[in-house]
Amino acid sequence: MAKAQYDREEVIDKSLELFWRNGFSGSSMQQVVETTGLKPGSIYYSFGNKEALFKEALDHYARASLARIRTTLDSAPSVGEGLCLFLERMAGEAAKQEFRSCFLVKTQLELAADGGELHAFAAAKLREVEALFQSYLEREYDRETSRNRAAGIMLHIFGMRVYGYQPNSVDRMLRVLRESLPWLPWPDEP
Amino acid sequence: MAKAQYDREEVIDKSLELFWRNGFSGSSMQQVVETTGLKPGSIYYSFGNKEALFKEALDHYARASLARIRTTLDSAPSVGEGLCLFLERMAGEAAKQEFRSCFLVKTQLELAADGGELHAFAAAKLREVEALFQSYLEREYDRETSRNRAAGIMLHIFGMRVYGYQPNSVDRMLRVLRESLPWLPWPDEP
DNA sequence: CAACTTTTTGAATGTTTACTCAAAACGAGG
DNA sequence: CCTCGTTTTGAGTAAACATTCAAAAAGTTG
Repeated sequence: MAKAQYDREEVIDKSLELFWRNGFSGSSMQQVVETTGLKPGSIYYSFGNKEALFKEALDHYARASLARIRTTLDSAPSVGEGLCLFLERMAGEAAKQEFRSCFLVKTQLELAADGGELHAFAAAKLREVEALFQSYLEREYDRETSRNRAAGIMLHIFGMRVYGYQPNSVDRMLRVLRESLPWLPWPDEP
Repeated sequence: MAKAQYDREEVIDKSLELFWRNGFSGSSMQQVVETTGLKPGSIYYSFGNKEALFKEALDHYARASLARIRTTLDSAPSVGEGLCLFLERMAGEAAKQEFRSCFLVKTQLELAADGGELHAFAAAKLREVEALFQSYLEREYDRETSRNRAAGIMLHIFGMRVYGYQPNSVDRMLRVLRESLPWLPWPDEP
């Protein structure tokens, strides 16, 4: 077989699903073998080791997240309205049963102690997300204001990613968003 | 030996340190044996198993957290000023090198997938913390306002617990706090 | 279709995992 | 000081862990 028989993207997707759910230490390569259907040898042949596969999953996730932010903000009538939509949607998702927080945030917290490469990678990706928010905000505000407000958005995203596990959290989160980010053009309440 | 030879509190403290740093899956009972100095048999004799020991560590941590909140808010001239002090102190800690986030938050995120007893326990403790904030706020605001503002505080705590890993985050976090929680009596900036 | 390189296979590697248990050591009560 | 329930010991267990490898299989190329 001179060409791979499986779809590399699909394997990463399935691994991402597993790692996202159970974390790095909580996932075993045996589980990767089971969920991807590949044999151990194949996985190690094409990905190297557990850490490298995890990193590819992280990268995949980060790319998708950045793309989603861009899509939402680009298709909104204004940056502010796009951000409102994005945050409201996130609050709704965070309360769902199968909600799994953010893969980058989970990795950041899980691997903070060893300070290894994966932790640094996740931190860098989170910084990319923040920079993306800042660049959109700079269309409407000066650099310093944009920087601070991007930080505020990140902090609220982190907060919602954790707070979402509490029951009946959606309404409360939406209220907090309106009160804590008053500079955003929130739609009138029904 | 009719009475235990070691200090139970001390063993839990050392286990807490380990679990806090590395998480549940990331910590091994071998490491517990090494850091506590107890033999495997002794640990299992007095704590049952890994999960039970972890739960005791969680409980220990939660108790200390609640006590710290009470101490800070009771000794402040007003609830609002106490909260400002508490949040500012947390922002400062979150940026320190050896910062390890919040043990309850880490556990909440790590064990969300299996939805087991430990996850429920951590969630319940976080709810206790929120209820404590709410009860203090009710001294100055009505019940509904207090409930929402307590949620806002929790969300900001969660956010800071994650955002703290970014470099140079203290100043930015302090600014976000002032802008996002404008109802608190922040001291004038120098 | 043969020669060659890439990919797959799956059993086997040695290590680490959580946890157990029978026997020994011990302190306290009579 | 002897007896009895409690605690400690640490070697030992079986399962799970990440990873490897020589051999087989399969696509590509001339």
